[in-house]
Amino acid sequence: MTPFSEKVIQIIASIPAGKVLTYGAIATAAGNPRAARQVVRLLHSSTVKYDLPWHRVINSQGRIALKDATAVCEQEAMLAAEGIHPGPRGRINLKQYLWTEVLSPH
DNA sequence: CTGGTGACTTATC
DNA sequence: AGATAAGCCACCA
Repeated sequence: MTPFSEKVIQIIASIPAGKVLTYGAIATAAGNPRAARQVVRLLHSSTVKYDLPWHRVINSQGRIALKDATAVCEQEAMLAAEGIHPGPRGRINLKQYLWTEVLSPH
């Protein structure tokens, strides 16, 4: 377990319901702006072990990064259940839903 | 060790 | 807005 991993896990675990975070944002907050892919890997791994809100993590486009339409639909449903309503084509308004508390040190 | 791959990102066109 | 390309980094065969 590297410090980066712990931070990523901690950040993801602290995302409040109704908010989302992008892979890049998490990577940056964890100290590695280039580690978006590692965030993905960690998230995928840790989701199985821990109980992380993986559905609140999306890509920089404000879009669900999954490829399987079925899984995307499921994630959309989970987000909707938390008050996040994507646009007509599945686009999420980052300006409104992006969680900035952890990105901007208060 | 080498090469392929990915729930990514940014830059161009 | 959608498609392509290149960059980046850890993990696995």
